[in-house]
Order: sequence, then C-alpha cells, then structure tokens
Amino acid sequence: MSSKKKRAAQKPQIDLSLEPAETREEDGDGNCGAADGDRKASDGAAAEKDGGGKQGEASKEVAGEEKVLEVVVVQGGDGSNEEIRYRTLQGEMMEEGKQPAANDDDDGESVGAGRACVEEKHMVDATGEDDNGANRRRTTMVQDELSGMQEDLERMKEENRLLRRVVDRTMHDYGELQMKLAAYKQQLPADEPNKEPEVFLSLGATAAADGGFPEAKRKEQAARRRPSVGSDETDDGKEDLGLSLSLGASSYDEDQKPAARHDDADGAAAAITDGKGRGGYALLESSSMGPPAGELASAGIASQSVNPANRKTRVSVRVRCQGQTMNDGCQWRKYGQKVAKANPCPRAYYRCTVAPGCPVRKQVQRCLEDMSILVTTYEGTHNHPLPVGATAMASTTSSAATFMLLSSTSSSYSVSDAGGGVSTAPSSSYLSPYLLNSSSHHSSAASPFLSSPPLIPGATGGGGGGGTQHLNQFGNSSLLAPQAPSHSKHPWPPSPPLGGGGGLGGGKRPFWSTGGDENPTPELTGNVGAVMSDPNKFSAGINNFVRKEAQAAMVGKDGESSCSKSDSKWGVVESLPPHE
DNA sequence: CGCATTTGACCGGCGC
DNA sequence: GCGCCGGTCAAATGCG
Repeated sequence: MSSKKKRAAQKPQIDLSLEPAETREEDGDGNCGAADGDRKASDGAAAEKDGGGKQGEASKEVAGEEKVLEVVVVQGGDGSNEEIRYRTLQGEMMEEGKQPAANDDDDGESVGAGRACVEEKHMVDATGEDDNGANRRRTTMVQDELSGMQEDLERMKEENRLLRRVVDRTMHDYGELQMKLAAYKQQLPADEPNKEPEVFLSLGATAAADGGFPEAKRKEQAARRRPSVGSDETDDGKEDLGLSLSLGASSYDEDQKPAARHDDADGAAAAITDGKGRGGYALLESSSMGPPAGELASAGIASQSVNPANRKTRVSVRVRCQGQTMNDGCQWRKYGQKVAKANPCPRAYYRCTVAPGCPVRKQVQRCLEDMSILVTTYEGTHNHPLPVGATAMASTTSSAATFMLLSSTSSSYSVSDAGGGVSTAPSSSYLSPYLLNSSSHHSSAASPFLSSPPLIPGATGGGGGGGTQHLNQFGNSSLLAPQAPSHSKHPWPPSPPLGGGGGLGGGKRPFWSTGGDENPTPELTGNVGAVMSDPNKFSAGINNFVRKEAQAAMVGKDGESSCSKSDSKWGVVESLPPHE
C-alpha cells in the first residue's frame, strides 16, 4: 500500500485535547494561538460564546479498584471557553474551573480587546437609541448580550487562572520529582547498580474490555488481572472523545522464562501480564473523534523493561484508530506480515528506518475483541534520537512509571495485584532493586531507572544497554542533546513546532496523528495532534495525576497510602476533546 | 526507476 | 525428534 493511502487512512486518529493554559503560551503561533487570534479578531464574535461548543466527558471507573483521575475538557468550537476538571473518581475534586483558551498575556489582550469592543458597542448603541423605541429595545438587547459576554469573559479569565495554577503546580511537581530522582540516584550505594538496575515497568494498556487479549483468554491468569478499565466504559460510541491513561505497575519475576516474556503481542499487556503474578499493566488510552471521520482513537501503553542481558525492551501501545498503524513519530518499514494463531487479524512487522541499523521493531495487530483497537508492540531500543513527538510518548510512559514506582515504593503493596488475583509476592521482584532496597527512601520520587521503551532515545544506543533507561519526562533534551546535537540526519527538525497540530516539520508524518495527516483540520490540530506532539501538553494531565499520586504516596508511605491501597493500583487520566 | 509493501518460504524456539 | 508457531527474509508486486 502506498504511503499516501496509509496516511489518508490514518488521518484523524488521535484527537486529544488536554490543553492547559500553559500550552497555549508556548504554542505561540500554533493552533491555540490561532484560537486566540480568532477571539481577538472577532471580538464581537466572542458573543457567539461557545459557538457550537463541543464537549466530552468520560470517566473511567474501575469498580472500586483504582484511583482514578479524571480530566475532562470541554472545549468551545474555536478552542476557547474550555472547561477542565480534574477529579478523582473517589469524588475528590482536585481542580475545577473553566478557562478561556489563552492565558496570561495573550489572554489578557484577548479579553481586554473583547471588553474594549463591548464598551465601544455600548457607546454606539447609546447614541443611537434616542430616535425610536425599536432602537431602544435593540440596544437593550445588545446591552444584555454584551453584559453577558463580559460575564463570560470574566468567568473565562477566572478559569484560566485556575488552569494556570494547575499547570504550574504540575510543572512544579515535575521539577520536584526530577530533583528527587536525581537525589535518589546520588544516594544509591555503589554496589547496588550491580544488582538489577532495571525496573520492570509495565505500562500496559487496554482499551478493550476485559479479556480483550486473546492470550488473556488462553491464560486464565490474565483474565483476572484487572477489572474492566477499557473502552467499554468510555467508548460509548463515536461521540466520545477522550484520552485516558491508567497507570499500573506489575510485578515481574526476573527469573521467569524468557519465553514467557516473549509472548507474542496480540496485546503486549497480555504478554506482559499473563500469569505468574508478573502481570501488571497500565492503560494509556486516548479516544478521539475527529470531525472528518469521527474516529476514535484510544491508546494504551504497555511497556516492560527487561534485563538487557536477557531480553529486549518491549512496549505495547494500544490505539483505537482506523488506520493501519499508529504514527508514533518514527519511520517504519514493513517487513512482514503474519497471521498469528491466537488472532486472525494479521500482524504486521515493522522496522524502524529512522536510522540505519536501528534495532527497534514493532508489531501492529488489531485487537481481536475490538477491531478498532490497534495493538502496537515495540521491541528494542532506538539507537538514535527520537523525534519530539515520540519523546512525548516516552514522557508519558515515564510519568506513568514515576507514578507507579511511587506507588510501589510507598508501600509494600503489590501494585501488580491489579487484577485482584495476582499474587503480591512477585511484585517485589518486579520492583527495581533500588526500590526494593530503598524502603527507607520512600520519599524517592521514582526509581532512577525505568525501562522506557524504545521510545526514549539513547539509552541503549549509546551502550546504555537494553531496556534500562533514565527516566526523562517530557522527553527532555537531556537525552537527546548529547546524542543529537544536530538533527541533520533525521527527518525532523531540531525544534519542531509544538502544538502545531502534530506537524512534524520535515517528518513524513506528524507525531501521534496515527496517520500522518500533515494538515489536520484546524479543529483537530489543537487537540490530540498538539497534545501528543507536545510533551508538555500531553504530560500535563498525567503529571498532575502523578503528582497527586506522589503526594498521596508520600503521605502514606507506610502502606496506608491511598495509592498503595488496592484501589489505587490504577490511575486513569483521561481527557475528552471536543466533540459534536 | 526507485522504493515500499506484499507474501510465501524459511528459520529457530518451544512444547509434546 | 517432530510439529507447531512466531518471527524474519527476500523475491515479487505495486505505486509514485
């Protein structure tokens, strides 16, 4: 199939709007900026308020088993008038408020402009009303309308302030976590690294209903690994747009047979979680409905780090999309296709072609239970810097990992017990020795080493080795910089515009568009494309959740922590972009 | 014509 | 040792 066809088919995949005010600041010219521009230019047009406001909401509950963070974004048609709520499904309202799309300066200007216009209209109306009653009535109506607009503006301003606080706090927490991480690394005894530096991390994913993986059916252990967290609750039709992320940690027995880990990935989550108590996963799911196609996109990430000496890193991403593949920011060449026994859907094999000799491969297969879900399993580690978009994903997994590790370290609870039936014993083997040995370091934000899939560049390419990589949220250039002072060899520009709707500059496809639509519709560009391509955007909500979890973990590190309880194994961050 | 994809064959691991 | 199965290879094919 031609790449063109492919791109066309994949177009509107992930449409996620998790767009805190901060992102708008950074976007500058991006879509958000455009939104601001619209607001400014149309000043009066602001009267249209929501202008066909879109909204989406979904909550992913995991029947008393999970601590869930819900991020709901209600967005106006022009990207303005957003309402974002952060709340846990336990009822704790973390943040709530509405915001105008822009914040701070831009927003101030925008609001100010709108107000100025309102006043101007006011004056005009006032002068003209003397003549007749009709004019007077009209003027009254206009005045009412204008006053309403002003109220809206004020309200949006207030909401924007709230959002900014949320974002700032998120960023602050992220910084804190990184500092703690660094501190933790320094505290590590010299001999510990010799043990098992890597952490088995499972950011598994599933957007399908329970048992969505064929393996899950074959292996009864998999069946109990978790309650339904997937799309069965949120994918209520094409009308819902959403991104959700649930994090979970799994136990991993290093002594397990490699073959077991090598389970084929009809769903890596299954591969990762099946049996033996090593199961565990998290869900990253993004659902979206792009106006053009009304597609849903949901993604989940399952990753695991394995001792480099034993096995490659594997990550599984589940994406609800209609395209053949999910665009993850890398370039892939298909080299094979096979029909696995467990799943009649053909499994496609891809090789990373971003850099010659890159060992990373991925398998793409439709989920048997939900054909709309693509299960993409990555294997290996890139030996080249990754595009920003890809690192965004890496940051997501990192955030998730951070959370999971926090939860793990905060108590002796086995996070792998997600399904409710998995033995807690192996969980300790899952945890990094750092973590295991760091019972006195509960405050540690995270293990210094996480396995983050091939999505994080460099860890192994430079001889870092296998799946052990340094956690780096937001895909910080700290990983990229040393390796890629120059991106001349790579298809993406050194600094791809963020929030540009997933635009990847020279890249063949925009990150996270799962299809490579160079020009998603403006409505979409501010959504998933932007979010997924902008680590900050995409991570904001997640990090917020992580932050909460981290706080909880630190408060209750003696096992009473809320996130260490059985109902906190999972976290879900989901955001629902606008929909019709 | 070059490149990507397709597809059947081949290989190796694993279970019986 | 054999068969099954997943993964990879490479020639054939299609497309721009």
